Amino acid sequence: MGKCEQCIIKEFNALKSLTKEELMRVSACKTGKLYKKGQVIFEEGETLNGVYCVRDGVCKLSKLSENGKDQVVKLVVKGGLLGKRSLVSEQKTNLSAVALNDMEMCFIPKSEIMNDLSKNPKFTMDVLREMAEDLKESDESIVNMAQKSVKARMAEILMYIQDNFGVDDEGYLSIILSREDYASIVGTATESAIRILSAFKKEGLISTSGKRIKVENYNSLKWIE
Amino acid sequence: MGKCEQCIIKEFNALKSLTKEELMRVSACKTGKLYKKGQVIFEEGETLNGVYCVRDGVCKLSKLSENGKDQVVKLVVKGGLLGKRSLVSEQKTNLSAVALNDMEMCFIPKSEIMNDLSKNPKFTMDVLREMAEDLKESDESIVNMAQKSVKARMAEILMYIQDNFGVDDEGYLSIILSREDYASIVGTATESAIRILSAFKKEGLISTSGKRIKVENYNSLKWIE
DNA sequence: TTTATAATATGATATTTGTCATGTTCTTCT
DNA sequence: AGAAGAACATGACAAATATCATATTATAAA
Repeated sequence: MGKCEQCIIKEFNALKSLTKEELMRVSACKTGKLYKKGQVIFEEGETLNGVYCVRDGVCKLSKLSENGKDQVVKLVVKGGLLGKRSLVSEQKTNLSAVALNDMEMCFIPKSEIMNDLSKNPKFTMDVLREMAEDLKESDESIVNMAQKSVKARMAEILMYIQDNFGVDDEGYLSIILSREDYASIVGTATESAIRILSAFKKEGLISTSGKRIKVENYNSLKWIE
Repeated sequence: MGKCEQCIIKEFNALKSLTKEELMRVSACKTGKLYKKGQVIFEEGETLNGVYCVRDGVCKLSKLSENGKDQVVKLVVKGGLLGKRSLVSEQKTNLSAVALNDMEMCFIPKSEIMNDLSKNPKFTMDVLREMAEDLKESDESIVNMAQKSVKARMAEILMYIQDNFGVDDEGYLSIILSREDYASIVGTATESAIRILSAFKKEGLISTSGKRIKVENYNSLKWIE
């Protein structure tokens, strides 16, 4: 396994603000973990004792609703840091994390990193900044869930994935999700998600190839309401 | 205006972690502000250059949706700190704050407190903890918005207000909101909010006196779906 | 007090979304 | 290759919610 000091992934998250010495210490105690598609990384209610740094792959953070359905709250890709809340709170985690494709992660024990959090203000500020950004995104999500139609939310997530996670060489969204996943991101029934994607396809807004989806008319997606 | 060192309000938020010296400095530069019911404290898109500490009253944090409706994201009462995000980010605020009744607040300029944020790790950690808690609440909100019925959400907000902000001497919720406010918290049309509250009243779950609402059967509210 | 204005209330109806049923098409395993 | 199971698809209907219209009541202003 590589060394944190030289790892380029950390540039995408707060770990970049650790000093070289701190990184070497982290590097010595971190453990590499591999997860297969569909595998649970951690589950709502667990006590996390560290953070995960995503080296490759995508996972969903979700929460079980009282009606028994899972609601996806956030997608995390390469460079993302999972379990930040565990660093500042003794509480159990409120979200579950499940790999959406094969993943490669580094796990850094809380004990090791807590020290840095209290001694390296640059690092702490960076964590704070990330948390603030997450909060902003979550608040936007609340507004979307409350005020937009399922159709508009579906259009939005397609654009979001394209904008934030990119497309492959053929122009298909680089994150591949099941219709069930789309439903649980958008917050609707699986059948409704399927219907809406079918409609988008019929109207030429998207095209598909197997599970892969390509946005064909981004501009029209923007105007769906 | 009182001195921060002696102010009891700060015990409810991260300011409690400032040292006596820091508090004296803050005290010297803070300004007291009064807001009347309905008055705008700040608006989405503004640049905040400080934080507000709520001494008395309640306000709503909301965001304008594309459909023109306001969605309330959070209620803030005595002890709350507004504008935390402005401390860690140069970005404009993503939310508006409006007083729901007469309010008394202290405004602390960013310039003064930024220094503490980088030098006092206890304070920074406390801000971080608050932010983490906000994030957790927002994520829960997403799930509720996405998966629960309007009726269940209305029941929930009534219980939430009772649990978090208490009742007056006659047992009525101590926060008084218009039906329109309820609608924009729950994320529904004003008419729907009115209808649901009427139904709750008819079923004896709540009673009203003018705008005031009393929860009569907390337990049944819990089971609404 | 009267008057104007906003807030609350309720009915009728349209639209959106969920649920159940059923069929088809992919994957995966042997 | 063939069978079994999962994922996808679509129709028919039910339920939830929004919208529009119109009263009624409360509140504030003159």
